[in-house]
Amino acid sequence: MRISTELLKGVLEGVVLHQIDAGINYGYEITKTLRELGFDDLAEGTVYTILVRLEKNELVNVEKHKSEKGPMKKFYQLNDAGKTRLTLFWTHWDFLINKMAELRKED
Amino acid sequence: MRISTELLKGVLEGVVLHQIDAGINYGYEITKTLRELGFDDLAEGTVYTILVRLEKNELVNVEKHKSEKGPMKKFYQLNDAGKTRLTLFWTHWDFLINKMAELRKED
DNA sequence: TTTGGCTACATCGTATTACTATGTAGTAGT
DNA sequence: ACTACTACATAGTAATACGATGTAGCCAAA
Repeated sequence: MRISTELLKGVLEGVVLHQIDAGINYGYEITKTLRELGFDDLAEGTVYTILVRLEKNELVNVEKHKSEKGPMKKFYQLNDAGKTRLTLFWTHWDFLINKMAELRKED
Repeated sequence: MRISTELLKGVLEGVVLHQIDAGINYGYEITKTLRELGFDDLAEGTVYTILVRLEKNELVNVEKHKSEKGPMKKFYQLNDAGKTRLTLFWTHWDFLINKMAELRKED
């Protein structure tokens, strides 16, 4: 499904944080798993932009490892700040979907 | 609650469409009701920006009416395109929250 | 041996959007 | 006059997802 890209703003960062925390640690695979999950049109470039941002904001630790196939991989792991951010993201998300449900329920 | 503003992108347009459809037809009241509902920090300017956009994109019909207090009100109503957009918005929203739930569920 | 396909990362430019700040105006009560 | 409330308007800014494009390594088939 082709979700309006504006609706994804803010969401994708949380999603990427979640994937990293779940053990999906490098860009290419994050893109792949998310696409399989239903974010069909997710651009590869988008994920890398987010990863660069996470690194710049010091939410992740990064290591380079050799890949079995292809070039070096960059492995990401959440640091404490990253974990806090992830929890905060879900808090905000829950708040939002609750409010949206309330809104919709009224009359 | 102070939600990250990025998380609201795309959402707010849908929310405003919904309010208009629900009979809350002018900017000032839309802002007010949404604030009461929990979008505390929603800026008045934001709502007007959205309304201007909706008008420009021909999703609403507009009429001016005298106000009991204060200056003229601009009354908004969804036209067919607006209603279609609103349905589409909820479709996207439902899709998104389902995917997010799936994502979260995995391990 | 060269072509294509897959893995994997990187970045510039663009459009969209929510917010901040600020301004204009009308009405009513003190 | 002053304040408070209603009501709309907009210029400027920061953040972000995406499209396009490029680099690079590996492997298999032609």
